[in-house]
Amino acid sequence: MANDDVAKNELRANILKALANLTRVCIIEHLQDSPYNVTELSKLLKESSSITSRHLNVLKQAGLIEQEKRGTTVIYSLASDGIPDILHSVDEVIKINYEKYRVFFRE
Amino acid sequence: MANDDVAKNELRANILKALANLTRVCIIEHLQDSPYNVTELSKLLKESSSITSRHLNVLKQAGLIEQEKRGTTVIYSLASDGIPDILHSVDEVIKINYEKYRVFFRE
DNA sequence: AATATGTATGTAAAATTTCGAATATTTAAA
DNA sequence: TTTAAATATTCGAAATTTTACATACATATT
Repeated sequence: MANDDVAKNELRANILKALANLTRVCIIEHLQDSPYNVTELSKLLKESSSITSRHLNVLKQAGLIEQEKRGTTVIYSLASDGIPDILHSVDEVIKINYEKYRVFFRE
Repeated sequence: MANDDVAKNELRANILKALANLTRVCIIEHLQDSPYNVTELSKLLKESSSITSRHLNVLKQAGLIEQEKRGTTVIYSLASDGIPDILHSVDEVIKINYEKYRVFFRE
């Protein structure tokens, strides 16, 4: 594998790492509906604002979300329309896996 | 967020965790070309077969790869065609990020 | 100016992941 | 049966991530 490909896969792995957490997947899902500030998100997630803020920072460092400051509040939103597509492609794989083993779960 | 959605996001996060590692992304990329056994993959990856085997196990537990045993060798392959799509959707997000920050991105 | 609100961060502990080396297991070949 | 090859696993250590709590910081309100 060429060095360029390894570098590319490093970028990929970094994005995937940022997404590979239940709370952060939930954040992405909420931000698909609408932008939210930290307090709103922390209530939706049932997490402290401190924890929420840290998870938002991970997503921001990965370039997956953006922030707009308004006074003391910071409103977060998805950085691009392509981000939900990642979750959708994951859903497709989950569906296929489920169908593959579905026979074992039937009575 | 409904309990069902949290459960769904847990499944998603588990798939993403399995992929969120440089070596494992490289494994997926190689398996797009062809099935490989552990020794072949470990040479391609320049990793020990022990490490390679462990990463393969993580991918297998997540249902992303399958194995076929032939004598002492075990041949691994992608469990579904949908898996490369996950990487492609990640690539799209990377491209958009790079364009946003005006950094050259080679296809 | 004092206070309250929203957000971020320092720090340490807990939890999880990754690794390296050694060892075990299975099967094929000698 | 003995040896070799391929793969998997055990174990402890190192590295990374996540959390909890306290605190800091900026800004708005009284």
